[in-house]
Amino acid sequence: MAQSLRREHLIDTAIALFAEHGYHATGIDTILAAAGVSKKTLYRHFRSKEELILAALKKYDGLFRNDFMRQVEARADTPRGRLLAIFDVAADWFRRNNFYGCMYINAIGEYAATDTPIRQVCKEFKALMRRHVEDLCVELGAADPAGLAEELALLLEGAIVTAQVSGTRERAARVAAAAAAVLIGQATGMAGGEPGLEKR
Amino acid sequence: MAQSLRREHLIDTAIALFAEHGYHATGIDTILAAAGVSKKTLYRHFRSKEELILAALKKYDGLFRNDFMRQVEARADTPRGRLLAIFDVAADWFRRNNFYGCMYINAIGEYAATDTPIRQVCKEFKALMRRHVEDLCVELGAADPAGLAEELALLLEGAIVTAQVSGTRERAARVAAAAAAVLIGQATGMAGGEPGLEKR
DNA sequence: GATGGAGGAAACAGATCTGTTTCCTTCGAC
DNA sequence: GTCGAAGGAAACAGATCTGTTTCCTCCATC
Repeated sequence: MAQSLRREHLIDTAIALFAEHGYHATGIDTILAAAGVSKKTLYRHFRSKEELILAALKKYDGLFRNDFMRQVEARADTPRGRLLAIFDVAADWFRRNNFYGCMYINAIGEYAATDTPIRQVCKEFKALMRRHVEDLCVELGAADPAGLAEELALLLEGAIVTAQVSGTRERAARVAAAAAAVLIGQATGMAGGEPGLEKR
Repeated sequence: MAQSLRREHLIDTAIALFAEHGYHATGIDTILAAAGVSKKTLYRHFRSKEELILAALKKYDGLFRNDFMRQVEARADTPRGRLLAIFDVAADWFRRNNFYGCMYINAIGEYAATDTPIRQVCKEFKALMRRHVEDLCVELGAADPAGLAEELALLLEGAIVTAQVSGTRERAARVAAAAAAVLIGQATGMAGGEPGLEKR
């Protein structure tokens, strides 16, 4: 085994509990009880709770991005289809009964002011997700692939937050998809971008 | 005085600290020390920390929405100009050095699973913001004012989160504004919505 | 079969958290 | 001037948090 089985199980348990209850609100004892593991094991593998949080965020990063993009690719073949499929995959995600928003957005909320590596991991996750989108926008042949990718990423973030806060999960994904369709159409169909004539 | 001065000062201090450090991470003693107020006063006015959190969220709701929409109205006269001005006002907000994301998004992250009135206040805030946007979309004469409002609200949420996580604050607001311009143009200029021809 | 690492159980230390209580001061209303 | 509400300071209670340590058990390897 590459890593200790107990270590991995601990991280998996931590991911679920941090996602559901938050980081400060989830005590170490809670995680240990849920994982069926003793404190000794935790502190053999991690120097502190923060290291466990980091390990959880890093592992989830790999799991989530891999799974998400794999589903996107499975749902459509064309770049345009895949860009739109992002929001279908998101809708499936929102539907899950263990959906508690984005772990990274939630983490930033709790560690906004503190200067920890946690912030960095969150930034990296978002940058990597945006890069996946940008790759598709390049394939699409968009006039400004980076710009379009940022716009679509914004829609995705907005949908995640809205699904989490307002509870209108299906709707949030559908609205984002509709907006995405318009933005994609504008970025490909007409080169110049005919709107923007009025004074502001 | 309608409310005790100490009470208001306590709430104001709590707003600032909760926004910067989060809710679980901000202890009552910290708030009291910052406000220069004793524990006795806190527990005379509030039954618990949760009540203080609720009071902070409710007061901030009034302050923020009022200020935000007032600035939007001051920046433009037309519905379209005001809808776009939303993102200029957001950009100003992001620029402030005490910008730590949206208090309500952060609150939901910490109280996602728990069933507290806090969730309700966050939902209400977002609903009221969306309604302001919808009013402007109605004035605009959009084909589907509610739908456009939801799209623009999604962009705003996405911009807030992206500004907070990625630190690209100016850029997040500008990208959102650009996307908003396209969506508004599509919702007004052409009635049918000429894109959407391809298979998905 | 002996050895040593991994791990469980649980006590422990020290910090911190929310919330209560006690005692004292201040200050305004009557 | 007296009374009483408001509030500060600080001790206190009890819970909970992170992290350490002790003691015991299991188990794989030599």
